[in-house]
Amino acid sequence: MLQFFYNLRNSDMAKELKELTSREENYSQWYNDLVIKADLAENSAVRGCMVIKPYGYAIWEKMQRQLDDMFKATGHVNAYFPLFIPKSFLSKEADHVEGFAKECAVVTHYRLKNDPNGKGVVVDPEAKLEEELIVRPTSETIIWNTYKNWIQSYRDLPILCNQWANVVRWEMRTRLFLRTAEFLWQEGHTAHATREEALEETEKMLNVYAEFAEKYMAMPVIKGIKSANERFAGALETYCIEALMQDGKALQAGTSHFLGQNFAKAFDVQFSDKEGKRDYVWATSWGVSTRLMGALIMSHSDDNGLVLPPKLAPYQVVIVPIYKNEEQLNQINQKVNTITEKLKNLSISFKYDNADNKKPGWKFAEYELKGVPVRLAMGGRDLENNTIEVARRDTLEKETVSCENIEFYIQELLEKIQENIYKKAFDYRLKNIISVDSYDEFKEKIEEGGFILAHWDGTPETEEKVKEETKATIRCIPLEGDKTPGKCMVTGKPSAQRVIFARAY
RNA sequence: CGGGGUGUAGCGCAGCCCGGCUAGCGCACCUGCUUUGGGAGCAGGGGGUCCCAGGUUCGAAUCCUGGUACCCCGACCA
Repeated sequence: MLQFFYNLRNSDMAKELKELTSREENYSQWYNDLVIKADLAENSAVRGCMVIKPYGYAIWEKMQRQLDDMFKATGHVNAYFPLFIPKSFLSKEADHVEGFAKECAVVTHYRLKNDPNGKGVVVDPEAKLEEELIVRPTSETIIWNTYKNWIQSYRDLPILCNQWANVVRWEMRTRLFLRTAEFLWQEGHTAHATREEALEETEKMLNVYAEFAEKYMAMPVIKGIKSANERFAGALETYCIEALMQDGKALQAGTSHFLGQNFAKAFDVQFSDKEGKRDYVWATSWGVSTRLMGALIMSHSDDNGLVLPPKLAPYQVVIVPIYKNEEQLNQINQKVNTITEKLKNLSISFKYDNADNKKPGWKFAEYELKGVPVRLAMGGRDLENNTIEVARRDTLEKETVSCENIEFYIQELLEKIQENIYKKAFDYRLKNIISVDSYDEFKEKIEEGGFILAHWDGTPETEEKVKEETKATIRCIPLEGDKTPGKCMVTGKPSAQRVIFARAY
């Protein structure tokens, strides 16, 4: 456990620490260290911001590409809006400003000058902006200010735009990928002529997210609706997908908001319908962020490091040669080349690591830490027998197989791994969803983590009480599953259906 | 913003309480030889504004004052 915490391979201190620290007690440290050691990201010199390293970014790029394809397939196009938002825009939608005001970075000046006292540079007090600019925490306001100019008639609708961008939220406390001051995301912003169409869009995009999470990230999610307390600032309804991490805490993995006419009214965006009648347009917004990286890491990783689903791994296969001399390495190189050619033909991505400054054992450990789904090792024995050693990351099983048709064997294995890690995550979640009927039982079970299905009377007061007493919140009101009514576990008042409670990130 | 901790080589740390020799250890790096089927061994070598500023002192990584950065716990968080 925690073995990749320490550089000190034979250090007594490392051993002691290992014994003292259990993963359950120190999951956040474990997570943090995993992110850094697996070469995904590191803390930057800027407060609360992170540097995403090439290996981590490669995963994000794969996510981006896949999501982008799915957006295009549902009729969306990409656009880009400014990083800066005039302060006045933000105050136009009352709930929205209240939700974000506490965490905004503000630009007040546009120039520096040399310090008169000779100590570097200072902000030039004469370069104060007339109106401060906010670094976007989300782009609803600037986008709706723009949409106003794009929309006159029902013929201009719908507008189905997505933006890939960075946003800044000055959170009190940050954590790599899960909550950084600056993060990367996509935000879709759509405008529609009718309420029904906007609602349909909201649900459609939620389904896109759920499909992405389950098919590509191999992460099971629960689709649901947020309670009023957890709803997006400015939305009428927030749909979400909720995932369960291995430490029993919930993570909101994506949201899709039905904004009603709130932003259209705030920014006066009206259109003429077929009859020439004027009405405000209906809006949605939806987004997922680099937080998904955190979700991916926490869903599948084990104590040997990261476990990546083949569909998102920067390379699906790593090949390690084991050789005694240069001549043997040359032979292995040749043999491996014939295999990599076949992998290329099947679009299987790979890395051949024949660097001579690391021993095979080191490489094995390294690529396990990085979560590469399949490892191939070829040595002298294999050359003689026309075989290769195949090791899978998810189960850590090794076997020696013939080089004949190895490419199809690997192709099939990658699919198996993708399925297996989904199943593992699914089984874990299944084991950690329970129903409770009394508040006492709830208080007991919440300590063990996991999703708890319980009846709730639908009031913010009850939710607030539960939060204060147990730190658990309503993650969502599930869209699917058991819909039988009952009685609120706290107040005994009628409840339409069970909702999901959990402690969350 | 409250409580605690840490800043010493690329990384991880010791030294600080009780001031003093040339600031040390492990990993990494460079050179050479031997190794290579689960994080190699030996020998030699390079690399430091000891977070910053000021103070005390013959002398400061070490003591004092102020600042700053990061981490952890809490509060906050669509």
